[in-house]
Amino acid sequence: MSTVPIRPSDGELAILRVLWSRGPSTVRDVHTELSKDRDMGYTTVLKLMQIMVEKGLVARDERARSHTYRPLQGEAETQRCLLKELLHKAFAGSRRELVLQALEAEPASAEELEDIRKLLKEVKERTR
Amino acid sequence: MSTVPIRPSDGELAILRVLWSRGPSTVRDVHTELSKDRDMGYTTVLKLMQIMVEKGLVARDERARSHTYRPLQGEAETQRCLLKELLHKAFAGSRRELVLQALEAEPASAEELEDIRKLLKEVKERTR
DNA sequence: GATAACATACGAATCGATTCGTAAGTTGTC
DNA sequence: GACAACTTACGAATCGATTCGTATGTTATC
Repeated sequence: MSTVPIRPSDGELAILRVLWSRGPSTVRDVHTELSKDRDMGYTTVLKLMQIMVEKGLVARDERARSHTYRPLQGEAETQRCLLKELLHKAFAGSRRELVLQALEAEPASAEELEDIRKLLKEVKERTR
Repeated sequence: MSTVPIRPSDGELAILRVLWSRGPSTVRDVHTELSKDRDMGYTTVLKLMQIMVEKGLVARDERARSHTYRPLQGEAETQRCLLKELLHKAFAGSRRELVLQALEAEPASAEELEDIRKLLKEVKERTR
């Protein structure tokens, strides 16, 4: 992916998450999936996905009657994009502060902390 | 603070950050500060701060002709609120993933990683 | 082939955030 | 006290995101 990732809106992100987990999907697939949580109309999802095509967030395969959509940017890439934005808007770029508040946002279990410790160790070794 | 923190919009967050760092300030103070980065009119900032009073994000002291505003919720509290939202919207609640992408969003220096390691250790001991 | 089910296209309403012009009142200075 | 500078109040325009109704076309079934 050579281009800078596009920041998706909330609704777009919800759709992307379905596409990332399900793989290429139709509007119906996505609508069915999203209906479990939210309560939105079919054409609402359709419209949003059409806009996402225009923005370059997803690609559409029109060969079948029911078009299938696939994400054009990866999950990790998008997460980094959103996180970076929050990092600068709310944490003045301090990742230490960000991690601290992440850990304190909700109580962390011992296992979770241990997991993150290992992660940190890996990143550290990779950086070296 | 007994109430649930209110999620500020981007513009509101920018103003809050000035109030957190400067302490109680007038619209002029905030506008002067924000003008360093963005380019927004005085009444724009005024209006936004008036809205923030309505929302309960800040309190206004009207004793002087130039009203002074002070934040009603803390920085860390607000950061946690925003982070929690992103955690669930983009990371399916996985803090491990969030921390990972935070570290990979921009290259981290060795000192920064070490800082975060210490932080993690502290949190771990506190949890115990 | 009529009908029901289902698909896309598209225009329009709504909503919150943001921006700013203008009015009106206050203060300070000459 | 007149004028300039500054302040708040307020209405309205704009913008992007979201929502959905309606039109129109396609497919499947009887």
